[in-house]
Amino acid sequence: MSKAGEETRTRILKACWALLEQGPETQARMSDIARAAGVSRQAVYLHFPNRTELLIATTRFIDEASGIDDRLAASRATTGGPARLDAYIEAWGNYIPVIHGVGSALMTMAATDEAARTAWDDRTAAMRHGCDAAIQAIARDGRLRLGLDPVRATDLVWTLLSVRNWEHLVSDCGWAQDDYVAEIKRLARAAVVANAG
Amino acid sequence: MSKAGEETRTRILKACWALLEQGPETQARMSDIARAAGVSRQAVYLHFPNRTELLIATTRFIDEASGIDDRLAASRATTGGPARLDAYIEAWGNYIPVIHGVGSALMTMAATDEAARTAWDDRTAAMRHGCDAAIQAIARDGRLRLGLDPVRATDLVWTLLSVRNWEHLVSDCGWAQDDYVAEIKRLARAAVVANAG
DNA sequence: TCGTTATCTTGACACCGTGTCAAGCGTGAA
DNA sequence: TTCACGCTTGACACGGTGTCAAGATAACGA
Repeated sequence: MSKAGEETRTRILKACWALLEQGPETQARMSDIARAAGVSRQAVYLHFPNRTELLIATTRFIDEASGIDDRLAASRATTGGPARLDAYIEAWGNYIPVIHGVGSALMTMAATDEAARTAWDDRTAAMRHGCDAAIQAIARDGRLRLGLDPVRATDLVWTLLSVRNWEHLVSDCGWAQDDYVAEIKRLARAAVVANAG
Repeated sequence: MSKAGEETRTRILKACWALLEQGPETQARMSDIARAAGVSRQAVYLHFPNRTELLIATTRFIDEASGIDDRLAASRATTGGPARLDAYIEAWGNYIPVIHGVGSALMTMAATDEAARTAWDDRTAAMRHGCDAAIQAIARDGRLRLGLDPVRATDLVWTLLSVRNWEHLVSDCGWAQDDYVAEIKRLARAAVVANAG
């Protein structure tokens, strides 16, 4: 792809990102995205085979633009199981507002579109691995709640950290982002750490 | 509406319910629902103005068929704040699998349809009132976690009890319904009750 | 018994959003 | 100058929702 072509591609991705960030009120049909990018509707199809793939590409674009992989990896360096759980929650919890728009759109498509479902499942599975790593660290420290299966513990933390819960608390209930992160940390500790407090 | 008309209406509602219960794999377009009800597609439109209203009517139908109002009301009779919270979680948590299908469909529509969004918000708001009542009871007992705002407490319990969290744990993680209820009770207590245990 | 009315069917159609196709246009590089 | 590439323009098919008009059927009352 030439330089011009690459530029158009990123213009489309940025337009898509911007539109989806404005919330569910703002429509993001292919024609809306094209207009926002200052490009014809067909030009979008020259770069992305369909709407689902455009959304997926947008998530990848956002991932790279915000360096989330590094941030999540950094959180894994924290020593001490419970502290590491905190670090992971902070890293991921503060990333949710960034990908929320496109994530929301992808989850909606997932209801009808198989590819969208797979793509979103992959993302949440990756996030789950981070939860699992934190749980393993806690288990190694002997701090896992008595009688709690590690898989169950991962399930719990993974659920607490879901995008939907962020939506509930921040978008619907109007919580400040910091309060959200703090409370999820507290809850996650209460859920899986022995003698949490 | 005559007796025959009423019968057709409930046949449609039951067909809609049955289809949506089969999960997101099974399509539930207007024509699918009509076929399942043994009725023409247009007959559906004679009873319900559009798909959204049909879904809303289906939730009401399920509500009545399963007497959820009574069950929720009964849970309010429990004395003692924390015990009452448990009772409410048990009542609502065990109702989620019943309305999950249609709720899921309604949430999907909510992305594009204003009426669907309003209807679903109303439902969750009603559920929230139950959470609030339980929190009030806990506060009266002086058992609310120190420094926790009652509204925040309601937000938390309401979030924990969301349909999405049930989906996550039961549908996605494969938890047994009883385990789900037990764990949410534990988490809710840890979230809002002082000296929870 | 006949006509009326309510209920449902049949088939056609408009609308919207997605995705496809073909022809043409402009620009920059060989 | 010519060619190739990236984009535009305008048309179209398809599927799902919702609308409309013309009948069929059966119950009900006079």
